[in-house]
Amino acid sequence: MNPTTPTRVRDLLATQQPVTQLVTAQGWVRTKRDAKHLCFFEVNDGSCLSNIQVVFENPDEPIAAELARVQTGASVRVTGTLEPSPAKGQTVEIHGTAVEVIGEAPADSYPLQKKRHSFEYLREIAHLRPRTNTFGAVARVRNRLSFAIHRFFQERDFFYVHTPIITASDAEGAGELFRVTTLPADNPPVAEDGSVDFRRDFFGKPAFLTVSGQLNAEIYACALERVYTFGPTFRAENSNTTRHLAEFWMIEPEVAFCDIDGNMDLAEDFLKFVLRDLLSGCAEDMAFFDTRIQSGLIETLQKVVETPFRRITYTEAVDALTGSGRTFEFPVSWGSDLQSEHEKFLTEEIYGGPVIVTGYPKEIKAFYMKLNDDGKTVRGMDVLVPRLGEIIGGSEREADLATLERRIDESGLHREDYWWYLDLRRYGSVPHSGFGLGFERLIQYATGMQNIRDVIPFPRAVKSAEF
RNA sequence: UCCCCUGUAGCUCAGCUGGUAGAGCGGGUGGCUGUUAACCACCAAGUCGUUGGUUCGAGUCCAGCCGGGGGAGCCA
Repeated sequence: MNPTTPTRVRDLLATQQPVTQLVTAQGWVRTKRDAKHLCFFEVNDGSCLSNIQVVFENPDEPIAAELARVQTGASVRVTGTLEPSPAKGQTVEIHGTAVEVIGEAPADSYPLQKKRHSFEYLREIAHLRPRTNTFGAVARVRNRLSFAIHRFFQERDFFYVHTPIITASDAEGAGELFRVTTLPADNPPVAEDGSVDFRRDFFGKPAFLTVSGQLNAEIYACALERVYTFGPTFRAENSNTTRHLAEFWMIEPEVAFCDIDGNMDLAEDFLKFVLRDLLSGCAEDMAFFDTRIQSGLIETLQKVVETPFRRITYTEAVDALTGSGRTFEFPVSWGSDLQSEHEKFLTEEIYGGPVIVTGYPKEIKAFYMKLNDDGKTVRGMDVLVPRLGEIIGGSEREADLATLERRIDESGLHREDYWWYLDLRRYGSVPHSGFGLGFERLIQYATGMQNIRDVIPFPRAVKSAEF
């Protein structure tokens, strides 16, 4: 290691048999402990959870003066010899010969102290929270999962498709939309009937931020066979929960020549692949979540990776719930949607792990889901997990033109809004399936983090868009 | 949008049935030749979210507003 080129902390700590050599590290000071002739401080550079400990022994005057400026939060560059540590807590440490404070962090005003802070407080200082153990770990896990997702699909010959962020089709019914406009909010042009004249807006018609890339992904699936999207998604719902955001990231694979069973296989393989990759690739961070955030997390995920997911129909789910003897706040009956308490009971009490539910009544699911032969249920599927409930929602898509047209009518939608979507069934239609996975919910599940606002760097939610 | 909880030093909180504030941690100073949630001693620090009301007197009771958290619905 070249002393003039800083080495990342992760690599310093990974040094198995440290020879006495000169190294340079740089990062932010996490903690400092002083004695009369000794000074210990720990530096973290985000490359891993652990810090590198630095020791200065009997520093002479210019160094002692600089060490006085080394405080929690300061950025520093330190050079010294990398040596085995005589004390417990670390295998190697830097015996400092030079230290430079690059940027001070005055202790009387720096918001991060060397103690535990509540997540609520850290949310208010989102510009500094990645410098904490938890949020550093979340950031690394998020990165690892992102990469694993791409690797999973790329290794299976899926093509990454970029679906639009701005959409003019407001008609999908997947929730409230954010409007995109260049019209002046205080004095928009008005049409003859008194309504806002969107013909004079940027796109010549109303436009919104996307709530799903699915319909666009279907277009490319019906040409490239296997595609996926991975991008931001927006919902203007006034929902204030620990698992909803106004801006979140969604993964949406779409596969031609694939039925609902293939879809379930894909979803299960997908979750197992990325979780397995995470457990091996972020072992240190995952151990942290296991001990500090959710006890037993690793064991739970290990079991998920090794055990086949339970697959049941909606009808079987209803029977299991009604036959459980448990009384629910919302009564269970065939035809009504499963409530949170029902999903939790299924995953946590009855099956003790992920469950895939299929065959929902058509009335409670979207128009594009393929109608079963019974005429009553559709080939939708939800992957439910303990604690969070629905983590994946998907379906085999209706591939029959006449049936799809009828379902659009029944749903109170307009065929003309879906002319291009219907064309996919008009020309070379194929059975195809796909699903949507909320990325932040996956991170919640994988880390045990309770609040979705703590697994995205800059959360966007109702009345909340700071940073 | 609905329901519940909450807002007191930098942070986390205590403050009972109303009598103008306290702890731990953090910070400062001093001590300690190996610390690692460091330790020991001392010190500083709060117009008790905000507006109004009840009262001789309000952190404590009441109302509105603002902020934070949890649950439900919607969903990913």
